[in-house]
Amino acid sequence: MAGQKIQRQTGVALWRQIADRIRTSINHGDFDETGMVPPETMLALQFGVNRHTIRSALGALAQEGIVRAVQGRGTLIERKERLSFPISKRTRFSQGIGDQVRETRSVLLAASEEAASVELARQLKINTGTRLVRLETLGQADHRPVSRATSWFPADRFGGIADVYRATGSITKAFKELGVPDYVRVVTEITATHADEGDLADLQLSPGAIVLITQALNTDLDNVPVQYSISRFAADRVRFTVEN
Amino acid sequence: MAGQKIQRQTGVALWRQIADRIRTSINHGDFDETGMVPPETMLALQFGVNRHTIRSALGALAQEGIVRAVQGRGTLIERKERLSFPISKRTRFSQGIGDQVRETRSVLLAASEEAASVELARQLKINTGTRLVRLETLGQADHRPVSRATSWFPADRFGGIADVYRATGSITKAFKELGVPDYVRVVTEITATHADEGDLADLQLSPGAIVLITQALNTDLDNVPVQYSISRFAADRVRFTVEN
DNA sequence: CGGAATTTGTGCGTATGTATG
DNA sequence: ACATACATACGCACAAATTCC
Repeated sequence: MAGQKIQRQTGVALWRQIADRIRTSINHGDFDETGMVPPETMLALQFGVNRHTIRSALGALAQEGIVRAVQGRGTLIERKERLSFPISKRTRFSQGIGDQVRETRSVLLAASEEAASVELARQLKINTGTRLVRLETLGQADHRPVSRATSWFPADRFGGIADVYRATGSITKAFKELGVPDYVRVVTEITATHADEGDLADLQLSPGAIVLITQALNTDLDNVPVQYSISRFAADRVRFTVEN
Repeated sequence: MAGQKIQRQTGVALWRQIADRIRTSINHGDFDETGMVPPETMLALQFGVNRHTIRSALGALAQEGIVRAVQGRGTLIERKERLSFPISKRTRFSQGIGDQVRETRSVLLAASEEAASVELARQLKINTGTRLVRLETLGQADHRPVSRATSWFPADRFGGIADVYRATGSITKAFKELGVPDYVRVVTEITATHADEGDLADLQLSPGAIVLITQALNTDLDNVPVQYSISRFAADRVRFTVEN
């Protein structure tokens, strides 16, 4: 984190730029030897700002639960982690990261039914206006939110999927109960953007945080689309891995 | 773009948050029918801010060359793009996006030689301390910077790759000249973070902007690692596509 | 062509947020 | 905690350019 310059008058406050950089450094393991952030005076010198500004930045990180300031000792690092998500034909939420955490859970936030928009119809290869079941879910690892997803399923085949999902907490198991023993990921699109209001709430992020977005299509073994989903991951908690 | 809420007092100025959202909407094609951004008064109403604030946001986008305001008429959209990068066994910079832009170019920023670190040795399956050639490159599409990459090659096989790359402007062609007719992408890791100082300069971004990072290993057809690279993409200009 | 409506451009005063010392 | 300087955001008013009837 040597000599990084901070930009003034760009619409992003100095304390936030600095908070973001310190968060990145922590995730990168730059302070692993001591388990602490450098003293405020040293950070102020490094970034070329007043100590007040550093305190604002550390205050924001403390609010996120990433660091904890202790008078007389310093600012301790509370948490750093980045889950690795494999993206492949067999992409599932819990399976790929099962060995990295103690517990994975998926919670149903909302369920509704709607008519397929032009875009959804194109993705799921159905007619516009076809009835779809829409599920809003939250993925957690060790009780910390990792991703929020919106998924659409053709209502004629999967009308009752909300109830089954609520009971099992798993898309894979819900599909099995509804006569789809297996399914495969056909294509995944990955983009990144700033967290929106819903991300801040559901994923417990702070404004300016980054979300990685995947848009994915799953089909059954007969190549018939069964699920289209848009997932939003807290970018500083995950990494995607593509095996070719 | 209906009813998106803007966050106050978060260290990110309202005009910057709004500029980012409008840029996203433009890239998403929300204003394609008219080719124009909605009037300032309407945007002010939608975002719940003063018209001056909207003007600051549009001013920033005008500075980026994305929109152009014309008195009496409105604010015209000058450019919108999000290049789609396929990630597969045959991932190359120019090939996948060739049909989306008029011109792709790759520029050599710097070249040097260094000893393999523990991490690089692990990735390239060589001994720590083995000599490596390191290339810093900048990928451009239609004269706009899209990605910056650092690549490492075993120096014993590819000692002269810097000169060949400078001449051809292509890794693929450089490999061919150096006796590697073909190579494949083994694994790609994808993360996202805030732009650092180098990103701001090379990719012409503003602070708070997002970069998508890929870490990738390429091998020759005998499964011998030939290149390890870390690339940083301007997140609002690209999209990754994984085909399974 | 006239004139109203629409839309961007500009100025000023004020309140609050950010950053320094 | 206090004083200072500048950036951000608001509200109001009016000017200038374009469009449309």
